[in-house]
Amino acid sequence: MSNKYREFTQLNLPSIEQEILAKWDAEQAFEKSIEVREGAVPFVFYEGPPSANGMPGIHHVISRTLKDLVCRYKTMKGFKVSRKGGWDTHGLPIELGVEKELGITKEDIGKKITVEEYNQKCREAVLRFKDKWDDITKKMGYWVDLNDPYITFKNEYIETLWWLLKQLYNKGLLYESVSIQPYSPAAGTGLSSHELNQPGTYKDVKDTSAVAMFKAVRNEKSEFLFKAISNTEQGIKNDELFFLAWTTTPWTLPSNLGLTAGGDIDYVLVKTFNPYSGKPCAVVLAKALLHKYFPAHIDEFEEGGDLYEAINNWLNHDSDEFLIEKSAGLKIQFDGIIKKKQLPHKIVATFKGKDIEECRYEQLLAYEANKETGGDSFRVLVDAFVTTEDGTGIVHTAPAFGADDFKVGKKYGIGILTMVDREGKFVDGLGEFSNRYVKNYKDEKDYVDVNVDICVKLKKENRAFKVEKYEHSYPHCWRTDKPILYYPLDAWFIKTTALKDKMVELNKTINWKPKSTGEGRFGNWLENMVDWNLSRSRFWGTGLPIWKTEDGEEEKCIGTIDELRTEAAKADKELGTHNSQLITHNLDLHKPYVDDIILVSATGKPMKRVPDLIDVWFDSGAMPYAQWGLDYDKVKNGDKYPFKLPAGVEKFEDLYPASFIAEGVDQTRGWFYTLHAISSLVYESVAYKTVVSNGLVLDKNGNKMSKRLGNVVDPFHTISTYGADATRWYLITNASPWDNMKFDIEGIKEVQRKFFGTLYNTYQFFALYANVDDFAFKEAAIPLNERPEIDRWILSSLHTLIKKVNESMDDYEPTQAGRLIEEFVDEHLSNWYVRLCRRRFWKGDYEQDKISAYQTLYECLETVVRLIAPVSPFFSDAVFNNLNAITQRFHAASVHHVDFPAADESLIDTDLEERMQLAQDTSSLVLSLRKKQNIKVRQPLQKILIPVLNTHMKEQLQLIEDLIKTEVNVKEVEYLTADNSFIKKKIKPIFQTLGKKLGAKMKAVAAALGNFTQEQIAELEKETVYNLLIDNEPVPLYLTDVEISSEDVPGWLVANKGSLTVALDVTITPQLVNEGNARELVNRIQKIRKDSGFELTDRIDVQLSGADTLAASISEYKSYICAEILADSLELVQETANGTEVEVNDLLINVQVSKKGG
RNA sequence: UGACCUGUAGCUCAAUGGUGAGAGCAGGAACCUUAUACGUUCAAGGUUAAGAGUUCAAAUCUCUUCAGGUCAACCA
Repeated sequence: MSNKYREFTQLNLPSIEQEILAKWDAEQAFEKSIEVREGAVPFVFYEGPPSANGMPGIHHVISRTLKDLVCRYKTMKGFKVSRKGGWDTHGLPIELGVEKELGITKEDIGKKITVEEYNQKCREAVLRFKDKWDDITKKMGYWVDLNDPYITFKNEYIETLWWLLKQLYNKGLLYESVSIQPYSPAAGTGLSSHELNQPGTYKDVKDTSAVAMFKAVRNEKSEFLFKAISNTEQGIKNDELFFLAWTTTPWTLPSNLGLTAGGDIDYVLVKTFNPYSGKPCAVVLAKALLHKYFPAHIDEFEEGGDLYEAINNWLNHDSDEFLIEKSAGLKIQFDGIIKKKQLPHKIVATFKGKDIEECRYEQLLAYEANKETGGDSFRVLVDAFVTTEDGTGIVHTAPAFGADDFKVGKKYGIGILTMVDREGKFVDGLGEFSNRYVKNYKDEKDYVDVNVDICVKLKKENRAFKVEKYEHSYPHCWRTDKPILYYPLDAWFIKTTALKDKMVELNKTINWKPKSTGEGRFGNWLENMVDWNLSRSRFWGTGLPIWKTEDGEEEKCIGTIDELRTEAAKADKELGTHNSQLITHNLDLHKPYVDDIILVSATGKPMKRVPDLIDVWFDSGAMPYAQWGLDYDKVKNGDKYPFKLPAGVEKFEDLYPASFIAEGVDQTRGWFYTLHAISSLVYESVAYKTVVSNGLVLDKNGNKMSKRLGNVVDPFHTISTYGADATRWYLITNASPWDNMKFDIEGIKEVQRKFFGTLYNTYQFFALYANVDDFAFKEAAIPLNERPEIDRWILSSLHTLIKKVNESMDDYEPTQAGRLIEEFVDEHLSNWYVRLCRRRFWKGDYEQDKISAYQTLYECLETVVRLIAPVSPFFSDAVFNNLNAITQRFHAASVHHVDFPAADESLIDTDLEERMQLAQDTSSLVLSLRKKQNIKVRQPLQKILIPVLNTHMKEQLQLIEDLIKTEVNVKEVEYLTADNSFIKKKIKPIFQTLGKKLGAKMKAVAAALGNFTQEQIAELEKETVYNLLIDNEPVPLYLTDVEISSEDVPGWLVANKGSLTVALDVTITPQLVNEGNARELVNRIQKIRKDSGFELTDRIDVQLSGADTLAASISEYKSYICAEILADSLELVQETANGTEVEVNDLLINVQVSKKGG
């Protein structure tokens, strides 16, 4: 084995990664990383199964990076982290993909292609891109077990789903009901929301809309309305009072069972006339919509006229004599304004929606068929979904034909009427409308719109207030192009609402990152939970394990394949069915096979499986259990967790619930919900303790990535070009994982250059000199107190970093952790420690100071690579191995097998870190002052002046004085203490503490301080308290409440940062000029050395010409110059043979450098 | 339409309610380097999406509006 640290030729992340990947493969590094933690506390991780039906994208890389880094981190923290992969293989996208490929539609299934063939195609399609997924998984460095993944279409998986469903069934949590779903009568099928979201399904159509008049029944509830239309003592002469409700689907009116108002919406009762018959009436509608039906002003209707009198007679006095009818002239006038829909009106009452709750009305279109409603119908209901944007603010409610209607109808128990059959036509027993299609579903040439006829009938019967064509957007079946109906369809539900409180309570124990998703989006979702509709009418998926007799009287829920076998055999015996031919060893639980199995009921009747498949979300939500499959012995025992256990696991509690899961935020109501629901319902437990939901990956302009826009980022290309580590680092540190991120390749380049480049260079620097000196960490570690201050400082910073990184990682804040590491590597390690210590590595002998430098830098590098290992698994492992190969400090083949660094508090010295910060700030200020005066750093200056505010500050500065002096090239540092009247001081309140104390007086105090004189500041400093007078009240101001800083040192060049002030003496004496020249000359000659390609150790001879004015400098600093440039001689000559022309402080000279023996 | 998230410099992101809103990148100017694809310094860049409110004090809390996003829905 070589005893030299490996030096890279250049930083090439992709090639390093390939090398490491090969090494991992050869050494089984992933498996080993779990083995080394055998017997440790498990950290349970669930892999949300991707669908291998599509290509992996960059957004998959971010969530998998997140999962991977947490798992790697926890492994390094000493947990055993098993990671079983999985594939989601059912679902509509797969069916649609197959249909597209075969050029068929759903209708062709069972006709052009058998269900058997179709499902076979789906089975082949689902893992189509598995190779690509495996490839990206490997290349991005995602450690997950792909050898034994769970696959949702496998029998063992489906069987576990059945078992779970049966648990729910037995608890009475699985039931059959109706739900209102989009339905296409023309195609005879329900439509999924996905199908409804196809482009072009929503079309603008003109429909006949009607504002129908529902006649109120006079009773206790409605009495206040009836009283309001008649305030005469004679009582009411006209009791026609109506609720107005609007519909764009008049065909739903025969199925009307309720009217829904908004509880807090203002309604008015208006006296007016029927716009079609002119008959006086009173109507109720939302106040906000009054002027949609009634003009604010009517021209023809002027005060004093006969018509005015006549109308007022009714509107205001409730006279039973309707004068208009008695005068032909008035009648013509009146009909005129009515025809123009200029309805005279008067508001006689204003009230809230909740005031008319439970008022009753007469059925609008009563026929034989809708006599029995199955509930307490024809009431006014109240619900929040009502708005005053359209219509009348009262919603006609037909529970069969709207999801909201159904919901509110169920709440009030108004029953349900479905007066339209599945073909889209009215049922028998609806008089003239019987058997007519509600839309033109059969393409009848002379189709007469039944909606128009309904409206005509309403007009004739004085039950229409407004009938007009209304243009709106309405969904159409994407296959038949016909309008869909919302229609009640049978479906199976999981009664999640029964366990709602439990689910809400359990959710509060889950650690959500970010918190708001759990409380907000997820919390609200739980609060407004509805029962989970499991049914899907599709082909490729998990079948519902319920068999029913034809009459629907008896049903059976099957929980295992064994049970199915037993029941099937029983049926064969009792009914003579041929199930045994179907249930063979290669039984397939998919359609059509499972549908062919006939079971027998308790009373001996044949039972067929209900044709529904279940929602694929149940598949993935059940993965904590189904990924292991059922253990029959445990099922027989009635174990709580009858699942198989992988080798080395003794109890299911070591696999459940998950310690951590992570997916995109779009899974909140998807996977996160179904995991939570199933776990809560079956086990009353959470399914996961911590969940991180990451945001989307957008393109660099903030647009969603889509194939159509061509802005998708190919992760394969990104990784092969820039490396997985740079990509991962960028994805994690650019923004918090839960924020949407704008993905820009430039960002990866920057990470590569800035972070990895810097770390790489630091390593290279170390390797370069360590190889020269054969440093292999063989010496005992030098005790901290024997190391120089700068070493103690970087180690202190390092351990502060370790502490913070641990905290951030434990809090699932990898972004914070990554940024902290970046800052350390860049600001502290590379640009301060290494820069200031450079000479220690190449100057002098191999003894304590040098060894200390090597040890310190080594420790930093070794620690940093362990810190970055979770995020950047490849580069860290490469550097770790390069280091460890020489020193053998760890007996581990990979950084992923060692422990994560733990902070040693005893190494942390906050004072030291503070004063180094002070040194950096001071240097920065001096450099900035030099810049202002255009004095280069190589020109030595005499001194700087630092006003110190207290003794602590002075002590701190004194300890780093030498450092500052070398860094900024000045000869001395002078301190000005507080009692110095020479400095001009500034006073500023500390708002944070003082504000809390003073409250409202804060402003006045701040103003007073702004006007403080130097004398006042001095007094405060001396007495430590100053009594201010604010609004004639004494306000004591303490020294601790303010920040006093020096603002200016009169006569000096001054710069400030915070409370630090530095003054620089910019006088350059001839003495200083000489020294400056000498240093400048050294610099030029070093450059010549480098350009000439000399070795670091080559000795040289130097001759200078044209440098007479530098003679003084050279003679004074000759030994210094020679030492720096490794020259054995340095002479001034008249002319050089073939020298190089250089410029030393505006002076052109000629330099001849010759290598000794060269 | 609803729920939730986001909106800060040209770009990517910071800023326990505490008062001159900070970095990095890009672009401009200069400098430094026997590790450098580094760095240092300077200048420039902001109505913190808009408006109102609460508060002694708001980028931060509340409300409204606008824009982008996610999920759910689209109904009279």
